[in-house]
Amino acid sequence: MPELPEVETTLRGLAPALIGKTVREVHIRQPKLRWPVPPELPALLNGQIIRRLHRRAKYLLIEFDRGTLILHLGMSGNLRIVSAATPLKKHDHFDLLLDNGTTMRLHDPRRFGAVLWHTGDAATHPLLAALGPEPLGDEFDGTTLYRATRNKTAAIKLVIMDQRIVVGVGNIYANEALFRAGIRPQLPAGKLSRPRCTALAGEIRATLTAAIAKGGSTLRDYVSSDGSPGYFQQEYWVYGRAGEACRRCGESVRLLRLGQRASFYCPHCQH
DNA sequence: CTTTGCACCTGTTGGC
DNA sequence: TGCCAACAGGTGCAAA
Repeated sequence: MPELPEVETTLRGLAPALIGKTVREVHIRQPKLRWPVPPELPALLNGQIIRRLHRRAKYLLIEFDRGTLILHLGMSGNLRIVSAATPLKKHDHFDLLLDNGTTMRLHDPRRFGAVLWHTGDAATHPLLAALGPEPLGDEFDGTTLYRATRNKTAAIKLVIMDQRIVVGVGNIYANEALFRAGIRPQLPAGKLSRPRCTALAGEIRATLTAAIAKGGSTLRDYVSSDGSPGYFQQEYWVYGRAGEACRRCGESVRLLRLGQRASFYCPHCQH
């Protein structure tokens, strides 16, 4: 479920509920996530104060004095703040109990998510060290994208989803940004002109920013005992609309498969 | 080194 | 209604 905007929304929802709180208990109900949840987490975290929260790509980083808890929501995960009395649901794998009686609860049916620990600077963790620039940061722009795509024959959609080129662009927003930039997903990356790279980098940024803004508007419901934590349904230009009329020109939206992922485009609006 | 496809899971959907 | 295959928004890693 979570693409970068959902992770960012989760971060913003969690931060005020977590920062400054002391961990009272840690419950690992299902240690078999993408990687084993470190069994020493309770000993490491009990009594520790949550200092700061960060996001790097789609990783959520919860910083303590002695290290960083690294969380990933995978394909189906979510994190919610619930009261201590909230009954457990199936796939509630991990709880962080706080000193004010609330709990941060990880729910992840498919278990592609992760709960890891790293001592010291989180940026040095093997999973984070090789990541490319943040799409919303200053280091990603048309020039970056232009340089990164030279001599690449791979489809542009695969390239913008490559975490070494730019992080956090998942399947939905890759499709949407390419539509908005007027670029077909299967176009060999190396064939993109510099102006088209500039346009695409801008649309990646704009698409993600707009989705975060949408998510932010539902944040007031974030800390609740039931219901979905502010996941937002928005209208897509092409994603999931194979065979339907293009919202811009009416042409039938096409579906193709790139790197085993469904890819959508309008043959009239994208070239 | 780069590029490709698999693997990890459960839940939902659509065709027969 | 039941059954089964296909697919799902992520992404690291082994294999080529």
